[in-house]
Amino acid sequence: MEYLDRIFHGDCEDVLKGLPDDSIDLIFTSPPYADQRQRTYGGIKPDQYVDWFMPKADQFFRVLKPSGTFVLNIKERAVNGERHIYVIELILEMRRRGWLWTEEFMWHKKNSYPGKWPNRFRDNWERLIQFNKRRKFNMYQEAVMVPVGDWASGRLANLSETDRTRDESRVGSGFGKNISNWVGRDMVYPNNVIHMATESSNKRHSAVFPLPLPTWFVKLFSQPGDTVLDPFIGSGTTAVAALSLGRRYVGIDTNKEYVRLSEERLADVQARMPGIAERKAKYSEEVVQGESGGTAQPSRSGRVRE
Amino acid sequence: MEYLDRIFHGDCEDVLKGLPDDSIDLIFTSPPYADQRQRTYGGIKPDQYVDWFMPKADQFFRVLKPSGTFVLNIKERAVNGERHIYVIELILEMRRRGWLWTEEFMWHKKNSYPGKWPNRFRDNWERLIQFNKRRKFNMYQEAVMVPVGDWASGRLANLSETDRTRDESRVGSGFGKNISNWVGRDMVYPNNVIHMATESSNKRHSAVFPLPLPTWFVKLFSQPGDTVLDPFIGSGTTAVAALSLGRRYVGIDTNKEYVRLSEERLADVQARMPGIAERKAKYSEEVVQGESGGTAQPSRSGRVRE
DNA sequence: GTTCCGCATGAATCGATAG
DNA sequence: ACTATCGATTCATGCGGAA
Repeated sequence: MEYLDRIFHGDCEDVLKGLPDDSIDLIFTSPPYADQRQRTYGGIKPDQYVDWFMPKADQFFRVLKPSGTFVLNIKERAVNGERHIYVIELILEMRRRGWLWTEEFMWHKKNSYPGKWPNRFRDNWERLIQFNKRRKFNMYQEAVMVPVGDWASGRLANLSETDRTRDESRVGSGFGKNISNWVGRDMVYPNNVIHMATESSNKRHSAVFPLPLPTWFVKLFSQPGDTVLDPFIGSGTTAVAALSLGRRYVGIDTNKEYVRLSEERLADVQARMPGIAERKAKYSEEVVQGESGGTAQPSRSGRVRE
Repeated sequence: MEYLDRIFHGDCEDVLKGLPDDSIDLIFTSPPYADQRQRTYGGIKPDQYVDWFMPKADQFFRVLKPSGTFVLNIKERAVNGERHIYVIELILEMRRRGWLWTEEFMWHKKNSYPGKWPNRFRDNWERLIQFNKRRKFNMYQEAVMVPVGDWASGRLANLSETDRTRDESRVGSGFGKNISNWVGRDMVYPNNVIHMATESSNKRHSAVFPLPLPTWFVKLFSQPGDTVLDPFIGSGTTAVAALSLGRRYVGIDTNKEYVRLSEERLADVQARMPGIAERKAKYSEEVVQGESGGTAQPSRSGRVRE
């Protein structure tokens, strides 16, 4: 399966045509928002957003397993003093094309962009929209249970970057906390409100979501060995979460620099993963070879094959 | 102005026809959700929700001042494993009829309805959708400022649950804290995510939202002396907030029992309001007389006229 | 090693100005 | 009139250097 554990350079609409039907367990992504990130992505006009998105969504539908889930992180801009309707139009159009609008999680961003205006406050939340192909899909609720009181308390989001980096490599560590702290404590299911700060100090990518965000959804909607796709991979956060949790990953980005950045981060994670070093030595000959397919330009991730 | 400070019994679509154009500063309401509360309201089918709502919304538009605001508390149900689209359709239809979809606040309900399902978590948030007639509207941001973050994060997080519960019931306390404690501290503007427990220790009525919720919006979108309308008044919470903050109120409900309950609560509030008792004694003869108008059945609220 | 404080940094939005 | 660019506004966070 030459598409696994790779970061592809290209438009996801084209790249995904090289993937078989029903091959992905979870799609987690945050596409460029309308009018944003013009430098790297060119910017999509709000009025054209749905037309831009839907051909890609059709490919997502095709490659997603019937039991799989698509989680879309997005938020509508204010245009002429109003919230623009492209996000809700997108939901309606997705349904027309066969998707089920199963749920809408709310991401509460504690540190939103500052500013003051006479007609509105700062925007502190984004949508995490869950789409499915079927009413029955895989959901592993036990994998994201939390100790009583920790959920929504903000404590989970207060870990420093160094803490998180250190714990990143620990498979199954959840939000970066040592699981041993939880032993003996009462565990409860979380709810559909997610409290997390954005990463504001990332120097190389201007719009990263925090690692705990994809981590949570990867654990909730996939099992070890499953495949996670992010068609707008950016700095690679979704793939890092997948790799750290023992899932296969597929990442795509139109920006070559982001592809390199993602691969760098993934190599970093691998180097820190316990057990990988040994396997690497054992199978040192077995290096993944990059192969071109269509406009897609897969590059080697260096991940050791199983 | 015989419609001020009254709770009317009847369908708001009919009752509002007795009100003049451009007479209301703020409409805050939580209409019966689709298929909910069938006993008291008869229940509206999700597919018919928009058709049911729009004639009423047209009346809201007429009676609202051009500088006024309409805040709608609503959340879509899950139907057949999907979120139903009636809220989205409602937003689109409102825009077709001239409303501006200015903003969508998020109400994070800290204690949501319990339950467990295989395909979704508990629903901990609701929408507070802000509509306006014009791009320029009255907004009094200073009235709802909150203490600056890091001071609050240290101190607020350490308050006990009882502290928070007690303070939330205090009228005028905004987000449940006594602002006076923070004099001299730096204050910042809030954002569009509102954290509030659902309610409430009150045994006598089952309000759908807690008093601090309308309180916050009444302070944000009206001034003392302005008029606040809730066309689905329920247990009277919006009117209680308005009265307590020195605003005029208009409440409407199809359920006679709720009209009585609202009036009872309002009389209660009045009795506790400083200064009112004296005025009552002075103008004891001047009792508001109920008058019938159309299907509307205004009843006396007992409020002393100015 | 800790803790504390200063500082740069954002998936923003509006209104004014310029073509 | 309609679009493009620019400055002003504002605050939670994590980093680095200092005590």
